[in-house]
Amino acid sequence: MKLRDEYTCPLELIHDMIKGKWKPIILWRLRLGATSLSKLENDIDGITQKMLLEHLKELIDYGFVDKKTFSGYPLHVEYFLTEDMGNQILEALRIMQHIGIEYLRKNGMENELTEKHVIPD
Amino acid sequence: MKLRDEYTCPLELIHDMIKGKWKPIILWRLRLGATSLSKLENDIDGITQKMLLEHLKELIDYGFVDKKTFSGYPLHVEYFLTEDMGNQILEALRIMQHIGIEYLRKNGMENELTEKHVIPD
DNA sequence: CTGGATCCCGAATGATACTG
DNA sequence: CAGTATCATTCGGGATCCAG
Repeated sequence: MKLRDEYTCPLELIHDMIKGKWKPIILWRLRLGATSLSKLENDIDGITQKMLLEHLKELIDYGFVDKKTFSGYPLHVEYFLTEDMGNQILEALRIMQHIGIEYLRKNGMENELTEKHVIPD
Repeated sequence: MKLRDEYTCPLELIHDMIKGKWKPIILWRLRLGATSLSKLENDIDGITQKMLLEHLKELIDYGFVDKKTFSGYPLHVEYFLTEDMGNQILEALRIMQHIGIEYLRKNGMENELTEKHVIPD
């Protein structure tokens, strides 16, 4: 998931930073608070540890996510959204979530909606 | 750019609908008003007519964009954002644009910013 | 030993060039 | 413009390595 050398506008840059099969859902899950790699792996259906690590690494590089390593036993690492970029991008994702829910409603797919889709205030 | 059969949450669905190298910038350009294929091709740096058509077709299928054909001479077609989904997704893109501009500022790349990047009120 | 992180490689998908 | 070929990128499996 390399960034381009040149972008026509900043919007494209950010879009590239959060694109990929798993990035949006990782960020979305992270809105609920800091958590460990293994918890993320459990919460995000279908993802493998490897994909998770790859995408987390990029999100960290770009500044949306940060991690804290607790030394001791057992080894523990926590991933969380950054104050600035992390929380800002959440706003954009919230809008997308909203559009998505409306879209499913209009197309008679409300049944696809479960509790885990609901936007918390 | 196929959609998946299943999504964990609506957000992912929408993200998939606007992913692709050219879709964000097409929507972004369309915020300025309805326009023709050739004008879009001119305004969007580096895009080919083929890519433009392919991506516009998808955006129309999903409901972000619509087109109106004016019969008569010369034949004229206009593409524009839909009232509902088109304008809603713009809000998300505006946030990304905002984050992108800040990002470039912080990293001393203000020079990358030209007038065409500015967000109109 | 456990949880976290990286590497290699084939398969699938996207972007672009080329052609009629 | 549509169809196809080609090239680049991403996805995902599995082995492997590192650190407490």
